[in-house]
Amino acid sequence: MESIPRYGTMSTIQSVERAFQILHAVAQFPSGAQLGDIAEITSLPKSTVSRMLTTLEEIGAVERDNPGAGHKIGPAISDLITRPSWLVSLVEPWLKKLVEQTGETATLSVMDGDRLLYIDQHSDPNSNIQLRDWTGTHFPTLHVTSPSKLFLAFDPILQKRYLAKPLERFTENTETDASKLAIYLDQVCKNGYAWVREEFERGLAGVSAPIFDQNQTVIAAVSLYGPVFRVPPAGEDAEFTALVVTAAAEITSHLRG
Amino acid sequence: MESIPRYGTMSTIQSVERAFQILHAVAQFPSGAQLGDIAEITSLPKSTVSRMLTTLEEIGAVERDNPGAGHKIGPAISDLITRPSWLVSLVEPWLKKLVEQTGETATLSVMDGDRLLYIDQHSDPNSNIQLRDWTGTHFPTLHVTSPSKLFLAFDPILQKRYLAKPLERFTENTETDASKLAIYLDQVCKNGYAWVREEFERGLAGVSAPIFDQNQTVIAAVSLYGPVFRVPPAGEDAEFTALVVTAAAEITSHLRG
DNA sequence: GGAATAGATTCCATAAAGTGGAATTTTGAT
DNA sequence: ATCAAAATTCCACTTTATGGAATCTATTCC
Repeated sequence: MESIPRYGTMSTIQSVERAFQILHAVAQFPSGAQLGDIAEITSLPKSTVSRMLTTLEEIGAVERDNPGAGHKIGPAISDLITRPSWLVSLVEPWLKKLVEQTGETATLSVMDGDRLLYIDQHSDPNSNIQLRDWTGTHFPTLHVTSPSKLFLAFDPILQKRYLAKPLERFTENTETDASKLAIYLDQVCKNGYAWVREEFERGLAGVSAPIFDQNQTVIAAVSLYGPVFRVPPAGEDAEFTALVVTAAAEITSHLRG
Repeated sequence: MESIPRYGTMSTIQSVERAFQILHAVAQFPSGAQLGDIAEITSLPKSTVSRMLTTLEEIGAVERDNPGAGHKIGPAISDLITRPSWLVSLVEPWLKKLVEQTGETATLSVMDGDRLLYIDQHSDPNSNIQLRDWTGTHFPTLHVTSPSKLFLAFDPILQKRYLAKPLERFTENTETDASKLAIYLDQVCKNGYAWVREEFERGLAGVSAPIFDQNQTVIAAVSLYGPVFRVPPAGEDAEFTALVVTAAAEITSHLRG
């Protein structure tokens, strides 16, 4: 059989490839890279490397502590990972304030299809025991985290669909009885917040409150989490809860204009 | 006064700037960016954006789940932040193994002048309660972390200089009596490991063991840390300690060839 | 099945962008 | 001050990257 003529393939952009070679070389030197070292590692002429570093510095992809100091990876790189979106930008000041007020971890999450998605997270940079960054992470299991309980509570169709399946146990605290959970979710609707205490993972506790759009639909959840030994126990959590409920209410109010 | 003629300034590299504009646009779409959206945000022609995305995908700076799916930020970006160096690369398999064996956080640290510097850190991605990433962080306070106790124990000159100054208290567990600490450091030398238990921060515990070079100098410390409720208490920590001591001994052996 | 539409990829002439060796400037050590 | 090493800038010109148009791919509708 005669071979079929093939549509060509695209060339790549050499200077962008070189930029990343240089970034990779810079990353080898935690204390700061010298131009000469970078040129040696990349086998590029010094003048080329110098001009590229100037460009990368203007963009924020590399930085220097002072003029003459070594080159380090800059803030523009980590900024690419935080993945801002319009809702994330809008809610950020409230998340930061919650972190300032409590020293704990504040998150923003939405439903993506039938899965919970964390789209932003802030924590106290001075705290050595922190929570993993869930930003970009999907959770299909909705009965064991506080934001997902909110979505279950306020969306009867989702709740009915979800509770028709057996509830998986994660810890000794996990609620696996659907009718008991349904009763709890009724209270979530009345109270306007949801708690989780070591139902998903031992040592993890937190509270979430809903952000509503103009149609009274829950579009996102603000949450405040910490290691359980730092979070107020049940019965003493009114103040901690109120901070989150207030933040979410303010955001809702803001969205309504 | 007549103005001084000025040595010129370098132009920047347009295609690299455009590459970062495109990366920034991709980052706005957590679920994946379409070529048309990117072209609109950046005001660049679609053909230019298409070719740039091809390049960025080859580099690993963007990725797709499948052909035809949206573009997301890729692994090459976060790799730039981990800042590998030769010692970090060499020790990485051992750190990863420690994490597999225990589910806790393994770190590599060195002395940088009179300050402890964390140069690598690995933790269990499935664990939701983790420690903050200290990579690149300097600690000038040496009596309250396990790796820095090692450096104090094995460097008599450093120890004498450090213990001449008052020892700051961080928690109720902090040792502030220099002669008591000196006795503990003697044991560190004999045992070949050092522990810390809530001396720096409530809830934080861990153990460190030394990596020696061919001159019997401690060049780095391997550490294993966790939240105190997950770390074996004193008297039951022999196995946990042995994992770290063994790893450090193997690395030392490897360095001696 | 064909037609229409939208999204994405590739082509290619050429303008412009990026290059690298040499010249110049800056920095650090003595 | 001098010197050497590191870094930056210049500039002629080659090479690379460009963008509009052509082509390909995937989806939807009849």
